[in-house]
Amino acid sequence: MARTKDPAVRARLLDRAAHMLRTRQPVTLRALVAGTGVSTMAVYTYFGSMDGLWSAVRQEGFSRLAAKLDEVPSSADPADPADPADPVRDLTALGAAYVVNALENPDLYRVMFDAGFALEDAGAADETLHRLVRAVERAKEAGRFRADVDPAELALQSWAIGHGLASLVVTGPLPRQALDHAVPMLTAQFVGAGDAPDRCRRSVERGWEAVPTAASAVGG
Amino acid sequence: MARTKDPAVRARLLDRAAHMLRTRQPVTLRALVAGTGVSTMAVYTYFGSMDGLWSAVRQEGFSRLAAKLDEVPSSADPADPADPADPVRDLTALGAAYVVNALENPDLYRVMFDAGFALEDAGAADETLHRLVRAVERAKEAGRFRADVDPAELALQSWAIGHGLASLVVTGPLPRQALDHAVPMLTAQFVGAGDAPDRCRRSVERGWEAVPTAASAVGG
DNA sequence: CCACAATACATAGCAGCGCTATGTATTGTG
DNA sequence: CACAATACATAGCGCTGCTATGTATTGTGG
Repeated sequence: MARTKDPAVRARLLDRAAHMLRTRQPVTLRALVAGTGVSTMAVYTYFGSMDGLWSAVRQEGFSRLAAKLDEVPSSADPADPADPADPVRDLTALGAAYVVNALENPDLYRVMFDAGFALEDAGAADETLHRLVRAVERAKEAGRFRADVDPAELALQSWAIGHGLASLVVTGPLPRQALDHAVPMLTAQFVGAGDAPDRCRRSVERGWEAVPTAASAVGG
Repeated sequence: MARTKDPAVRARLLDRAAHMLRTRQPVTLRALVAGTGVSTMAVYTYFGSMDGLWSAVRQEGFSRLAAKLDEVPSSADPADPADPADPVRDLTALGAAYVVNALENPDLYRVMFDAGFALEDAGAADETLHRLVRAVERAKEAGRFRADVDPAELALQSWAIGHGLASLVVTGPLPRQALDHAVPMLTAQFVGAGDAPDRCRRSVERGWEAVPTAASAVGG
């Protein structure tokens, strides 16, 4: 028995915030609403505060990452019989997609891991991690890793490698080319988990190349 | 033929900024100078702007990290003959010290890797990395790694592992215990560089324990 | 030794920030 | 259809980083 919120306004504010982040404009309350026709109060109606807005932006970052990871083709159900399932390649491809996403949305990526702002949905990061866990489980089922390998642990370690490199590149200390270190690093990690060295290297290299611009955009 | 700057004022402002960061008080211009007896202008005399102050704080963070790494005992000149040189252990100890430093100064660590603020001395991060490079070189000379291993590359990869874990812990997504993943991760990395698996595991475990509170503080 | 000039530093005020108290317009519901 | 609950606009508060202006200090050439 009252006026209802318009989801389009919320989405427009969120999109504009992401756009301002991408175009490196300072995301201030007044600048944010200036282009939308609504007043500053709208931000408080939909997000409660600027911190609430940032929480929503973080959430948006994880959503886009999840969408990016979903684009990665899995070889679990190979369309081409000549292209057999290779879960280690899939696992690497997920890592490559993760890194590419960070490179394509550096400002959003920084906000995602900016401490001090709680996430709207605390399980968003866990959900991202779980995609890696499932890939590790498939690799175990395929006999690529030792039986005593804990999928959650190996997934977390792969995440740490991807995030470490992505973070150092996105925040400045390392050049883009440094992302290529993911290939030998993931290979060492997977060999340590029991995969055969030569076969592992081939899988990782193919997984890295499977993500568009993972191998090439690094040169730009 | 003019009044000279007092280095003590600069140091006091810098210390106070680090202290406010540690005690989680918002570091604003007015709050910063409030406790020092000087006016807001002093910040502009010594740092030019608040961004200049942040640059100096970043520098301070790298200085403290460098001091922390210098405290790590090297087995290059073993005091105890019963404790022979073990450069792989030394390399791990540097990684442990890096991670412990991040854990002990989380706010300073975040500022260090906060993009948008240039460093006063851009070579500060390189200098930190170079300590790792030298440790890798010693390990190569001791025959622990393959001859084709590039010390700079392996050092960078070790850094990425340490930073990845430290960053995910410091910014929230992972609990402190996750830092222990550094042990299997570094082991896999060093084995991939040619070290013998069993020997490597022992060296890494001893290196990890060599840094006070690296193995224990994780439990807190 | 001293007058000068260059510099450090204090004071006060500006524009912009996030936020909120207040008033108005809108809209679902009994 | 009248009411009440809610979205939203407007204006202003206290804060921010910053700077224009004035004053006090100090190293230096004569």
